Amino acid sequence: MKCNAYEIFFMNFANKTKLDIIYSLREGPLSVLEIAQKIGEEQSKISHNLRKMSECRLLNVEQRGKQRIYSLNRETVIPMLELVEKHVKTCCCAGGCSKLK
Amino acid sequence: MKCNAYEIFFMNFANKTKLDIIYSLREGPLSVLEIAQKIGEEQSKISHNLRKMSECRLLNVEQRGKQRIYSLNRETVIPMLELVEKHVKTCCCAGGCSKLK
DNA sequence: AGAACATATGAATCCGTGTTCATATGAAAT
DNA sequence: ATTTCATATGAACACGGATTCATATGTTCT
Repeated sequence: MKCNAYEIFFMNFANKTKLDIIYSLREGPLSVLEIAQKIGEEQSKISHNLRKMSECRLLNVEQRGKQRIYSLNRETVIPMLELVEKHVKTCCCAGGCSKLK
Repeated sequence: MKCNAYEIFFMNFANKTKLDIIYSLREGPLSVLEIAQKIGEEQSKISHNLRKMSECRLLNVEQRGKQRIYSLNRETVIPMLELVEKHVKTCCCAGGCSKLK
């Protein structure tokens, strides 16, 4: 397919694993394993997702010994989360848009 | 599946048709056919997308005669677009995140 | 009521993303 | 150099959203 930058951008928020990753990093940087443990998912799954998210600059990476430390691009991600949280709270019956199907 | 409100929210931005719809409505409300013509897609395709987007309150609907007039929930959508545009401009090499794959 | 227009809906299919599992790469320590 | 730890990568598969096509619903007008 030929995704433009905007589609790719939003795709990096539009799934549970990626959102879990974002929230796990909200309080500060973590290594891959730390993220995986924190949200209870496999390392490989996390790695694949981290890749796309940092390709799109939603995340920053930094090597520290054997580990890679990932952190949020807070300038973009935090305002984004605030927007969604506000929207969901005010527009979506306090907790859930009607489920698709 | 069991999508939470946040996933659903972002899914409603994360595809070309939906983004096209959003941009077609940026300057003002339109009917279904007007949207379809403006972006060159089938009516049915547009309708399906409009449904999900308004379920999630990204769009407002209003009946006017035979037509249904759709408009942006500007309070949420406009700031969202500004965020992405800024991000893509500053972080993604002026035009494109590295393509997935 | 019937015709014409506008939109929505259902079901089937297509297609792509996300996951999985196995394995490769890389980095530090012994 | 080899072992161990940490992460990335590749390929195959599965699942689910998006599209398509046909048809239903709804609205207005005559």
